[in-house]
Amino acid sequence: MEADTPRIEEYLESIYKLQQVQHPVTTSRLAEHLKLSPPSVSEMMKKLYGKGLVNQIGKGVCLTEEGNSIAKKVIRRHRLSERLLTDILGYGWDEVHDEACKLEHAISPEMEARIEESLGNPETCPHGYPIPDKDGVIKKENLRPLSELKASEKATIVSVFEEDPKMLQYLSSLGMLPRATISVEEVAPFGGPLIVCVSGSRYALGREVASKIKVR
Amino acid sequence: MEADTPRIEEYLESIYKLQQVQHPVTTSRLAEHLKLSPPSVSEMMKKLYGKGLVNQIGKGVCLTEEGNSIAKKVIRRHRLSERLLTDILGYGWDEVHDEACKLEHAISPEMEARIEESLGNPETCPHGYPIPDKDGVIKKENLRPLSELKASEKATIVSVFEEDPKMLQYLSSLGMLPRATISVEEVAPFGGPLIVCVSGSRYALGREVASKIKVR
DNA sequence: ACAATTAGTTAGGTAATCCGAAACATTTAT
DNA sequence: ATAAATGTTTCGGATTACCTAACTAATTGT
Ligand SMILES: [Mn+2]
Ligand SMILES: [Mn+2]
Ligand SMILES: [Mn+2]
Ligand SMILES: [Mn+2]
Repeated sequence: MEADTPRIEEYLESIYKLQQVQHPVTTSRLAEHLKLSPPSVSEMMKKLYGKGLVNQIGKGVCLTEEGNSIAKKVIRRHRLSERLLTDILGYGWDEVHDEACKLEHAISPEMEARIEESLGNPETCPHGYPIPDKDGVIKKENLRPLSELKASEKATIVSVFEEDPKMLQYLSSLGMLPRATISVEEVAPFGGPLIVCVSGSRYALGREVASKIKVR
Repeated sequence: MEADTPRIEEYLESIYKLQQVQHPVTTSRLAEHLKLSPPSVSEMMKKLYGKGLVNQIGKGVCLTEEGNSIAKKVIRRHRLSERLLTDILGYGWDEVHDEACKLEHAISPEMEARIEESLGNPETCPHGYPIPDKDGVIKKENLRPLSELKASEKATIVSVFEEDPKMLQYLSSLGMLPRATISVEEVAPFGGPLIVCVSGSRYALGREVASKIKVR
């Protein structure tokens, strides 16, 4: 209906992302994620509500059908941009998030289609997340966080939920990339770290980090 | 010094482009090119003057040293974007201008360098214009407009100064692309059309169009 | 229960861009 | 010399998207 601005796209994208973790998304988490003041977010939430893009659930907010649909379009462009950056321009997976976050607002539907085709219809972004198809359909798979594996379990890394370049660099330096095979050697009790084995080497991983790594 | 917004970049880019044709650039031509109202342009010119990016020459305006330098950076990103679109994503030269005009504001210095490298350090955009190097240096060549050739002269097309997709489509359908060899068969008097020969076929070309085609 | 902390909203502002209407200025054509 | 056309700027107004300070509501520790 309405013309969505890049900023609205950016808010919807963030809400979508935060929803994966914590359902009704709060003002403060959004403000934190977008690096804006709470009042700015509060104000924008009212606008999004007025446009029918979010519903107010208690104190928080969640995407409506339409908000979700727009968010998925933005995410499609984001993930295709990331792939363009890694596959064609030679970026590392730790360097693409911020660039893609700007690019995604400068990509026309035509360009979106061409990127997809030129890349050979990739299924996921460099972090293992599925790229929504042009109708917004996402292949969802039931994945477990690495942090829930028991000792001696083996699995394949599917995705890494992380935007921080330093963390991504660290993980790839350990070989913990999508498709890598990982096995859990030990699980320390009381929320302690996991001892995991990746391509022959053993590492200790905090639960926090491990929970962001999804495996199959 | 100051943070230049995408809009300022866009104005400087337009001024640069219009300067090639008509030296002190007037409010109305700028408004026309940018598709904005004259008051908007008038206001922005005051701001650019305040920032030391343009000088006021009589009724019009022209870029200062600094304004020129910024414009060239924008144009570098624009032309690199165009090449990315044609060489990697398979766009036609008639489809890239508007896309590049958005992309150019979403490209970091890092990405700029990577595009250049991935494309094999291209010298020109798809329309034959030189891509400024990272220090803003442009290889300038002394070119003649096709409209000034005399009958029976032969030349090579270097660049086509045109943004209109329809016109570009038309020209490429005649094979009038950069690097094509063209010969002038006849020049009608009193500003009439030229009869030219490109790859074996003869066409009549208006002076207006011919003046936008630069040859060597 | 009550003060301290945390979270969210209201109020009031600012900066960047754009617009239309109207006032000026400058040309150009009677 | 005048009137008409053309181009430019001034003015007032709108929109979007931020912010800080202050206030309110909800939670939490003692
Ligand atoms: Mn983004
Ligand atoms: Mn990703
Ligand atoms: Mn542009
Ligand atoms: Mn070009």
